[in-house]
Amino acid sequence: MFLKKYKMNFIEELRWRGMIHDMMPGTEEQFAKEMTSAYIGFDPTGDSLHIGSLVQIMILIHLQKAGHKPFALVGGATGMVGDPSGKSAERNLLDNDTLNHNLNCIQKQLERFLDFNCGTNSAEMVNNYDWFKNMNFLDFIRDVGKHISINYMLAKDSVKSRLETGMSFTEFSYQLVQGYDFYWLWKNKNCKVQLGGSDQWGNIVTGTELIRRKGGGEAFACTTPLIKKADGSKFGKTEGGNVWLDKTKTSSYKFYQYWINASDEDAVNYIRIFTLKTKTEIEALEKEHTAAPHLRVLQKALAEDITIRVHSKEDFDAAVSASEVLFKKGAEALAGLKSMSEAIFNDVFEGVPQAEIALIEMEAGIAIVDVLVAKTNFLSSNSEARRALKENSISVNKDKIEEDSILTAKDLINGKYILIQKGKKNYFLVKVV
RNA sequence: GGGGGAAUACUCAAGCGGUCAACGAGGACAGACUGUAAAUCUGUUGGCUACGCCUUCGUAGGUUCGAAUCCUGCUUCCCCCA
Repeated sequence: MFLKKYKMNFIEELRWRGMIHDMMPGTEEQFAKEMTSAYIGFDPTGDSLHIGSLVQIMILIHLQKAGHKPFALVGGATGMVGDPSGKSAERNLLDNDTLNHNLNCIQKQLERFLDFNCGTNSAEMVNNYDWFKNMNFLDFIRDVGKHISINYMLAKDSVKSRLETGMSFTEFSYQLVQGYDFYWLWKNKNCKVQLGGSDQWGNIVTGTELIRRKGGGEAFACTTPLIKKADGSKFGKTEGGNVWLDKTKTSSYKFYQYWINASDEDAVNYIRIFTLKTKTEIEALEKEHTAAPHLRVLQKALAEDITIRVHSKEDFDAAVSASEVLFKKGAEALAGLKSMSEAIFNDVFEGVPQAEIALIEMEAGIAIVDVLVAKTNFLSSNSEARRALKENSISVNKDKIEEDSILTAKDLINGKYILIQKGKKNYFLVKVV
């Protein structure tokens, strides 16, 4: 019956996209049987989600599109404890102000991706602090702890791997706290499935176990694989750290650039995971890409789709025009820069680091090394600047420059700017005031 | 409580009295080639007022003409015995 109403099978959908790592027996049948509520928890360790969490967001979107009901849980309580999964050392506890700030920020980001007002399968946002704030310790160890044995808890990888180096009771009990979340949602919200990253498997299973023993019910789990890049490096990291969803932390330009720079091999996987394009659409794109790889159709489609969905159409357009100007060669790029109106220019360079230099100083002339270091802090030491200049990696206004060059007012674009770059991708804008 | 060992740059890891700003590997950055890809090749990877100078080898002292290398105290970590 349910299948007839919604033509898309949730698990099938995730499967061809390569988004399933592990699944409990019966999970697929559960989704096929009826409209099912499922949840994913988000950790408030920072004040923004990053593109790693985007995978989980996509899962919830697919879930809702398939006609099921998504719960996005923010961990106001679990955030106070600290998940030991994948961590080799004890974590520092967040203070309450930071935690609340993070919770608010993350909640706002999540709201953007799901439909909270579409009838029976509207998304819901929950905070586990709500059911933990009045729970007292004795109740917890009597009503929850009694159902799960220490032996069972010790067998979890997240615990086992820490037995040598040590782990506080706080982190040890994390799986019970998260397990109780699942139990609570199962009991009060009829939530039968928990989804999440593969590192969450142990925690999730503690939940289903608790539901079985304490509630005599059945619950299910499905996890996504950890995303890896073809070259083995970490997904979602750049020189400057994490790629965040918040555009004040990662500018739209940089966000767009992250995706456009994906290798062919990675792009094939990413487009399945991070966009909602259909199988047919994706296969067509891949065909096109194979026929003319230098056009990078896949990367472009990927970057466009994600940037628009996470930021906005305007942000995407700005990022594209900035990229077009910045990645054109020599004279052409310079002409492009010169012909730009000030408004567009500012827009293009919004996400590019900048510094100001007084016009009088510029007119007097400044040695390139000083421009790179003392005046702008673009590079961190004179040695580094000299080295870079020797390596022929510094360009001023798209032209390679000599180590002993002196910049003057003549080098200003439209009398106002100088564009410096190190290598192909690192830009810096000097403004004259 | 007793005994033994270890701490070196972003990470791993040489060095055990001068030739050490410190071998090598990985990573990172850059150059060439390309497609703002991958692979490959090459260079760089403490600072400075720069063919010279200064500060670095857990920390504080000491021995010596001279120490990352030897000695002593301290800190941290590991192993063995109780």
